[in-house]
Amino acid sequence: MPRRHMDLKQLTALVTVAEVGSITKAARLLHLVQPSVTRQIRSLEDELGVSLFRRVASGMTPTPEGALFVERARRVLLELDRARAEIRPDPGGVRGVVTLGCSRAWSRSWPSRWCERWTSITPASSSGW
Amino acid sequence: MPRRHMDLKQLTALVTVAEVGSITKAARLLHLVQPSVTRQIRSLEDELGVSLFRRVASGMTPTPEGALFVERARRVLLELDRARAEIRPDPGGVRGVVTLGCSRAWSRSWPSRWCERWTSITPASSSGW
DNA sequence: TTTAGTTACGTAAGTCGTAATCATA
DNA sequence: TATGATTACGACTTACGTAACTAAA
Repeated sequence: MPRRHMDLKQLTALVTVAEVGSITKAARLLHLVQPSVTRQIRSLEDELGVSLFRRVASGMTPTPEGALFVERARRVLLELDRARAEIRPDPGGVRGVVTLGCSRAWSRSWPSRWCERWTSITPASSSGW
Repeated sequence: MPRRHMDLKQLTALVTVAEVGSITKAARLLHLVQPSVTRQIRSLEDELGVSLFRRVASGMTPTPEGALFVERARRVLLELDRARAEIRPDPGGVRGVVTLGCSRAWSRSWPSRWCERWTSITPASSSGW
């Protein structure tokens, strides 16, 4: 029996579907096609053994477990994104200029790790898994 | 060039290699073979554009960027594990029994995908990716 | 009929393991 | 030579997209 293993693409799909409430819209955002997103969500549910969404005619509504897991997944993806940014080479380079917004502590040292919130405009690279 | 995308298996390999300081030993722990682990580390480095380890005769020593990223990766994997545990179904139940439950619409056609909730079996496998 | 999600299936891409190669003590 | 990492390559597995299907309004 092929043990499917959780994947970052699946987590991204999960978060996106939860945000837009629809596999169709999520697929467009992810530059994928409906069946692909369906499979990613389904394989996640299979692995976790939990139904993450309730399928209604209008789209996808998270179950309580789904909503909780979505929050965790969102955090994981965010941390991974930050981790990537932290060690990104060529920080002062020209390509892929990143704009960072920080609500606190930016006057002392810059950039600071202790921001309360970041906004990063990441070129296409960080968007898709 | 094919854009390789970060994978949880790669992160697991990264953390393991960093902990044991050797691809050979890490491969054994991961139930993989040397070249496979080598590729996972290399593709991570390629994607990040950073050298994560310094290759010395005795094994693998993390670079500063590598050490930092390993910490982040470790945290991510831990959080993901916790998230899985949080929503794990059937916490005290009998495992290994398949139960399909559908609260609705099962009288028309079976099986139906429009159930409000399913319960399906999941043999335990939270450990490995 | 329209909208949305799912399944079937062929093809493309990725991953693994074996074996050979390179580098260092 | 001995140890450990890397590359080459064939086989297997997985993931995508197209097309067809099912369910609900």
